[in-house]
Amino acid sequence: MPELPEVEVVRRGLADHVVGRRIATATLTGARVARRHDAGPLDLSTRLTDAKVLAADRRGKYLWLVVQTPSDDPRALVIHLGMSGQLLVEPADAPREKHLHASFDFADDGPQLRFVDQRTFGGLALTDLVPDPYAGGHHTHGVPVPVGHIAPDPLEPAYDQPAVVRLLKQRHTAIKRALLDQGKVSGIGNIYADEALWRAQVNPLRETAALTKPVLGRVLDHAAEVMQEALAQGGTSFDALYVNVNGASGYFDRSLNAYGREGEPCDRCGTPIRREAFMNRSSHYCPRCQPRPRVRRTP
DNA sequence: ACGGAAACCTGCTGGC
DNA sequence: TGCCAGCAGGTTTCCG
Repeated sequence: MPELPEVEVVRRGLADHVVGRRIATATLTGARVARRHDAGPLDLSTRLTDAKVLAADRRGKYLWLVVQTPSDDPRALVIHLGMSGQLLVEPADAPREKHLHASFDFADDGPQLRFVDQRTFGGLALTDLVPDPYAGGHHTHGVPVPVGHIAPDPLEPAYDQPAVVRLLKQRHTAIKRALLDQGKVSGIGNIYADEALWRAQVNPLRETAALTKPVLGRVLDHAAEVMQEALAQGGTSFDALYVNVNGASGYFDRSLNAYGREGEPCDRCGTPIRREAFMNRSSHYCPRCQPRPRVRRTP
């Protein structure tokens, strides 16, 4: 469920259905789901027993529950959905999903929280909370240690767009690579990078330092805007892999202009959208509205 | 600093 | 019909 809008849809589901409840038992299936939890899956489930869920928070594509046991300081249950992770709120007697890796029962006997992940690139970890390195934010509990290297996303108060523009101006790298770098600005993945660049009419291979500050600002504005619009539609879902905690799909896929539209006419000029290999994945762009740079220099 | 590729996985599609 | 290459909303790590 990858990018910011889809993760935010999930976060809201957790805020509605999980925050305020007390975990009775956490069941982890297999070691892989907790591979990022240094002390192992057993430690993770032990520490979550009797923990109360205080909040559901997010930065970029990282999601976490602030949890607290009676004797301890609050900690973060960090959840990354990877490429195919899902969080589902379901009755305990609902059929077991094929790729179910974790389930949480609550003291109130309400529905379970389940972590399902087909490709298991996602996972869970319980970590300490540390002060947010980025000032002016709304993360009142701080941020989890593994989120420390993640930059603010365009939809949070700590996001400083002029600072990101200055950063990009200093780098000699392709604009799309920079957009996907979660340490510069977070939450943008392959879909919304392509969509933002299509909207801004900038080729993915253009060098950041060679773009003017106003153009860089526009690209980031479009990234924020397209993710905001996608969120309003419940996110982008091509299939049943990308669903909210109730299993429902979003429908922003209808509004995509570039991503996944190879060969289809550009909505601006009619030229067929092109797909090109980039960073072990694909870029989709209009060869006419987003012409390739003449030169790509690497000093 | 930067680019490229491979690694971690499962499942689906399309071409032959 | 069957097989196999190629591809998928991510991140990390290694190599040159």
